[in-house]
Amino acid sequence: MARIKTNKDVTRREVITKAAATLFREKGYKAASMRDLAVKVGVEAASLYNHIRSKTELLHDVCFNVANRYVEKMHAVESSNTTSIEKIETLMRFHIGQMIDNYEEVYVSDREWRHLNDPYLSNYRNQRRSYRKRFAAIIEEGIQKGEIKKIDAPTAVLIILHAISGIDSWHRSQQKISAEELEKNMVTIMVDGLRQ
Amino acid sequence: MARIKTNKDVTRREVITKAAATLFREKGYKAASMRDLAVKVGVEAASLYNHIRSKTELLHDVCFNVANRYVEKMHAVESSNTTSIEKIETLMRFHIGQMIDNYEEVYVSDREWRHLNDPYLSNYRNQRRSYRKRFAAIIEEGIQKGEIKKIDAPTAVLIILHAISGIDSWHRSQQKISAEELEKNMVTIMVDGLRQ
DNA sequence: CCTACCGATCGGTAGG
DNA sequence: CCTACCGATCGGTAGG
Repeated sequence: MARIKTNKDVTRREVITKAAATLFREKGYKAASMRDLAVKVGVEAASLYNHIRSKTELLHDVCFNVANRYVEKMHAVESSNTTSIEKIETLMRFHIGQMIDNYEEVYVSDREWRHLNDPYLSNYRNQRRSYRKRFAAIIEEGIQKGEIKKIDAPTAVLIILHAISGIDSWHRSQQKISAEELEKNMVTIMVDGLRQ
Repeated sequence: MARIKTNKDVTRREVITKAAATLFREKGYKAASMRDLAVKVGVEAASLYNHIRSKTELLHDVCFNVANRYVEKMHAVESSNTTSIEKIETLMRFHIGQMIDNYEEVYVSDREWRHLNDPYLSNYRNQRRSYRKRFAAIIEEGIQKGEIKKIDAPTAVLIILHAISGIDSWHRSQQKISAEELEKNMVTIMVDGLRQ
């Protein structure tokens, strides 16, 4: 009798994927074992394979879930009728929000993607490169219009993206300031650094 | 007959440590095997253990070599008779220079240190925390003196440090702009973002 | 979802 | 510096 996927299968798989994201963040992809994951989910290691195909598939799911959200947001921002500075600010706030609300997955997609296998590895790299180019194009446009000071746009993108991904340190630390304050501070420093 | 350490032993060990830094950067600490390292050095895996005690010792050496250089520089900067902005700019240029001249080791110390074992793990964490606090104190002083705009100093440190460690993307990419240009651009964006 | 188990690979040691 | 090899652990499969 053919197996039919029910809603419960989907949910179970999502639970496993979410647990995997946390585990990969805690230990790193390579150091995280399927036995670790099984303990976290509350089953034997072999049982995981009724819901997933492989360890690498879990990493794949986490990475592309995040990447797809970013691409979607980029599309929305590009279509919006706003200034370049406003576009950059919107993207920055989105990145910061994702980092705070969706910490485990975003962290893993940012730091562990290199353990993907081809063709997903090249695919991910391409998506990443494309995203950064589109981000740089927005900055470039701002420079043309005189909104943003004359700087190397790809460098600015690098700075912005990496500065935000650094929130993980804040996330793990004492969290002396609130998420809103953190966001405000980051946007202030970075946007003022760009502004003409 | 007791074995006496010759200069050649030291050199051999340095060769292995350097190769390890490159390998750890390429594959990540956990994914890098001692057999990979042996191939890189040109010996059998077992032979490595005539020069080193363990894999973790290699990671330890890389991480603390880098950390010690930073602590030294911080001390020099603190003792210098300069403005806060100048101190920050000096530290930024130092970080960028280290990232460019000493890429493999700096990258590994920044991304793979969590695979250290205690007591070295706690030790490294403490050094890191202390370094950031001293960096934040410089910014704080600049705020008091009115050189720097009123922002959360620890957040600014996070941004600066992570933005610079993002140079690895530039390092691996096409390198369209030169190292000097990159440095100039980074300093411009970040320092202007801080300046009152 | 579990028991039982496989082949591969790992860090490291013994002994020369 | 090498050959030979060890115990542990890994991702994953067979079969129920």
